[in-house]
Amino acid sequence: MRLSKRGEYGLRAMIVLAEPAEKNAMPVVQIKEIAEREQISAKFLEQILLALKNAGMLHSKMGVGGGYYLARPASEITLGQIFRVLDGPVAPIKCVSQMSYEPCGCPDEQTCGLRLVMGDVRNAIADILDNTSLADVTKRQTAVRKKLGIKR
Amino acid sequence: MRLSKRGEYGLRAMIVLAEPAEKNAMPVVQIKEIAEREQISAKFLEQILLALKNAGMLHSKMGVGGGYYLARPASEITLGQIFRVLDGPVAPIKCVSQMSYEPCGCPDEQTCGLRLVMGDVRNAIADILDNTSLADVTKRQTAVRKKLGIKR
DNA sequence: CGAAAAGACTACTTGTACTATGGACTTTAT
DNA sequence: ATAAAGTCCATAGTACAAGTAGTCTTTTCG
Repeated sequence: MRLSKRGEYGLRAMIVLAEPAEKNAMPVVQIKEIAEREQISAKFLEQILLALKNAGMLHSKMGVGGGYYLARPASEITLGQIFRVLDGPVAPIKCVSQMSYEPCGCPDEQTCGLRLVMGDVRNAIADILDNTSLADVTKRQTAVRKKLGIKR
Repeated sequence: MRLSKRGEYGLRAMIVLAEPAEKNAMPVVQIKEIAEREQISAKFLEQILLALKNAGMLHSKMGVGGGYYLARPASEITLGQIFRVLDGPVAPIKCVSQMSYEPCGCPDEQTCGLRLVMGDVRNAIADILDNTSLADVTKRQTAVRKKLGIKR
């Protein structure tokens, strides 16, 4: 039940990109900067950001002083959306996926015990991911920082 | 966020093995029977059951009339236990795993937004899997069957 | 006893997905 | 014009998943 590196790095990068928006800072951030801050290979990260861009969640600016920025306000981008672009369906098995259902091959889907439980799991995960926006994450981060007395 | 085939088949098989216990039937079931019922390669299933046996969740009987049976009552075996044997930690990223923690490499673990959210996800999943026993699953299955008016 | 049925164990194969890396090209600010 | 940035495409290496094969051991029963 693992999140891929691709998904992990993508989510991390999106969270970083959500921060300047909060501070009313210049929203454009370069790949290189994100890569350094999060310890990610810049080349690999590039592919990931590109995928997110093609999915319409990021915009970019080319040339000197260019970089990436969120296509919509941080409060309107959920972790679930990002996750699905990079890692595919949230559901542990295909037959309980809401967004991209496929039969799983069990003898009787209606009464399959595993399916019933995995349906619960998929709902639990989706509940969290689809109801947490990037803005929620940065808010939570700063709350923790304040509590610990860290400035930054 | 996918369950492996290994995990899927293993959970399916354990659910099958939990059924005769419920009906006070002879508890020993052969690989071949499970494989046919659930449409799984018998050879592959064999490996999986072996792993579960070595983990102490199954016992087996060799020779003619042999097969597998649960090592403990179905009410005392949780899906979480089975899952961990076959697919490893429940947590989406290592740094939020309770059972087998490892640092993930983010700059500051305490204030990492991704980590906070993934911690919630891991807890949601673990809550379900660790609080659902095989007996719970078979109970739920028969409840659905009754509701739908299926005998079997 | 010995043959057949069952599990135990080990090794190998095959495919595919993850995790990158490299290089050529395009756009833009100065 | 040049350098800094993103874009796009190809490919390599690795690891792991999923499945196959074969041999050995134990047990029952005729």
